[in-house]
Amino acid sequence: MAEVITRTARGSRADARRNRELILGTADEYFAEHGVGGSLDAIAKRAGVGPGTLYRHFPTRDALLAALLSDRDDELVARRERLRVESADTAAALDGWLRAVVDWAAAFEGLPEPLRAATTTSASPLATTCEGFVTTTAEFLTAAQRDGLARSDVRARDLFLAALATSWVGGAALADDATTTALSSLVRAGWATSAPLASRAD
Amino acid sequence: MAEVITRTARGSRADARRNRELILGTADEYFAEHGVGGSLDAIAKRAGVGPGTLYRHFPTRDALLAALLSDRDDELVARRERLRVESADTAAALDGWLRAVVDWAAAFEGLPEPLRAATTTSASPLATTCEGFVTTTAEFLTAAQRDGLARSDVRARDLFLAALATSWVGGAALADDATTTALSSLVRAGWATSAPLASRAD
Amino acid sequence: MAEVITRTARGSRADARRNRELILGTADEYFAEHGVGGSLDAIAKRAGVGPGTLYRHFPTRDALLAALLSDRDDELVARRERLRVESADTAAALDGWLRAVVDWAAAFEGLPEPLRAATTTSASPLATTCEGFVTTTAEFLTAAQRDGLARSDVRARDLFLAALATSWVGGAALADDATTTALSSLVRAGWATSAPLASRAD
Amino acid sequence: MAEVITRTARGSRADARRNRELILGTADEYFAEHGVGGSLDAIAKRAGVGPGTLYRHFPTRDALLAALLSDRDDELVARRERLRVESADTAAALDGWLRAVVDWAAAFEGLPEPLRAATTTSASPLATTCEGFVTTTAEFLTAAQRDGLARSDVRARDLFLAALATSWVGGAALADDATTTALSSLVRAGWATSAPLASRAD
DNA sequence: AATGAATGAGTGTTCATTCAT
DNA sequence: TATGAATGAACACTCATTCAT
Repeated sequence: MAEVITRTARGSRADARRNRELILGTADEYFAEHGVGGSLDAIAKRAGVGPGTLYRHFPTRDALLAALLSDRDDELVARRERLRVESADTAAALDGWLRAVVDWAAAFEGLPEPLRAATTTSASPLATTCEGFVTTTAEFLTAAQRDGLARSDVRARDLFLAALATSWVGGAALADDATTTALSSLVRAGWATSAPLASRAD
Repeated sequence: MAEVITRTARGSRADARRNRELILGTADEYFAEHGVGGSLDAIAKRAGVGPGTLYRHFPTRDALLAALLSDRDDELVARRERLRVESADTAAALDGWLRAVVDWAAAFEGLPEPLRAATTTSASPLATTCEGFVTTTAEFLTAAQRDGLARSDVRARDLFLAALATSWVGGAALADDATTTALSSLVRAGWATSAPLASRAD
Repeated sequence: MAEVITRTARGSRADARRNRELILGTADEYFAEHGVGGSLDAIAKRAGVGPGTLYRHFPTRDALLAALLSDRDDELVARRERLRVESADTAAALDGWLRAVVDWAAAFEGLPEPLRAATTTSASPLATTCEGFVTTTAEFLTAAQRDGLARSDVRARDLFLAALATSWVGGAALADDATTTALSSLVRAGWATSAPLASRAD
Repeated sequence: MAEVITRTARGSRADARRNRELILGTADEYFAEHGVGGSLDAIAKRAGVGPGTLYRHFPTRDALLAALLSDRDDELVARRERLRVESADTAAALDGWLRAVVDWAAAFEGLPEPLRAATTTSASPLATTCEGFVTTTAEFLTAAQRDGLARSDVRARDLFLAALATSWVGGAALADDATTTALSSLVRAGWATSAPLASRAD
């Protein structure tokens, strides 16, 4: 009989995990279609679960968002590693990383907004996510600064926010790629020293 | 008799104008408290007019916002003129102008968002407002470029959007002035050439 | 000076009449597009007059409707006369008249409703209009009854209402002409005696 | 254990069903007072539920109406059965049925209108209701036609619409029973053949 | 006589969140 | 642990009607 209970418990847990994944998958789809402001009820309905279930797994919209983004972390970690080994220099690496952040924050329409809020006020599940990004940015930035390729008075947090802001400017219609690119370049020109140009001339 | 007619005409309009000003004042207050997403009905109620009256004057949230901002235009025009005559050089003028835009867009929480949308899609009363700003930015930028103080591949529209984005990063709590300042400096470093430093040395 | 005043007065009256016609023409157009439930404000706006002006001329939607219909009376009177002289017999005349009423009530979407209300409750400017129609119907009916072509227990008012109801069934989409025709025939079979069939056999 | 589950299931549903019945009862009352155009919000308020609850159960005014009418279906089915066995002949049965439809459609002021719309355009929960009625009408009509008591060129759909129209003529004030009766008789005379008169003479 | 600004109750609908089952 | 019914405040927007000018 204990076995039965255990089996049931295990079953329940599997069910819960299955539901979690189900919700996550549906939310990914739904947010991609309707932006991060989409109705949570609608997500629950599409996933075939009750709103209460969604709420139990993700008590907050931000919590759901954070879980969603953490699933995409793998890609970003891979990209980070690639940048580390493949970049021509540490400036190129930092630049590549910031552009990756811009793309990442453009995953869903309206995503930059909660990310900014989390970075600023830090009372959200997304704060942890953002912190990780700032840390990585700091690593790239420090390396570039050590090589004299980045100005020393630039802070990692500001660069992260600049990337977020660049993504925000793109807005819903990412059609205007030119603007996004232009801003990314502007930001790069903002943190880079003139030194590398000289060294490139060599 | 002409006077009578005038008086009558003025009278009729005075009533409407009084209401218009009343609504505008209330909206200013309300948006300052609740951000640009605040309830229009609530504004009407607080102003002591029916929702229809508000709607008659400002058929759209954006229309109300545009009217609100146009009231502030005067300050900005004044600032522009001051920058033209008082700035050390055209680079300082452009920098000052962009910082003015950043402040201006921070008037209400959430204001950067509709401004960005208007800049991008141009089907809103705010679009005109934004266009005016882009034009002024272009004037400052062109002057700086002529003096070799700004990179030639930078566009006015992107600088305006960068200012908007800087304001957006500040978010509701403008408490974090440091971040805003840092981003403004980053943007300046982004468009400025190194030349001026050299020329300054002259 | 008296002359001036008179001229002014005359001018005013001409203005008023012109406005009346203007409103009437616009309302005809607008009701044709949006049905009789269309916005009176919209009509005033399209006519280029204030809502107060419309209201002064036509204090009620029904008053406007009645004026509109009275303009169409001429057509109907003409049709009535034609029916009187051209019909094969008094039964054909009555039938023709009722079908004319059906068409007339289909002038605007939703028109049958206020007509029915006016016929029933008689406290509307449309009541007079309807009474005229009932009277004409009575004339045709009496003639047909005298010739033994219409059942004697049928009342003119009921025939008028039946015509209205037939028009109502057609509703907005008069596409379903078949239904309207079928109902008209049903009604005819309802009031006609079998006698005419016999006489036709001759 | 099955009992427990059942009880739970029933319990959960009982709550919803109780509300459903509550809303239905209130709507019945309210529509009887104010006609089918009455405010849905007001119904929710009077029922003591939130507007969302009403909306959950009945997403459309027509859906609510359909549910309301389906509750009355039972009476009508009973009446149909009685007509089948008790009528003197198939003509009397058809006549009785059509009068029953007239009464049924007079349940609320303004009800004939959505019914007609549903019959014509068929994109509403009421369409199903109407279809059922047309089908029953067809059964009675076919029987009468087989007995030579109804004209063969009459269609069931038109008879149903004629009944609706008769009900519509009655309008809000069912006071004018005479008119309703007169129209019902007119319609009957419209579809009935003269044959029965002959057979009656036997 | 005309204007048009003002009114304000009223509409259907949405949705994050709670909680009884 | 899951369900999904219930909540109810909130939203933008309309329009017949009045009335000061």
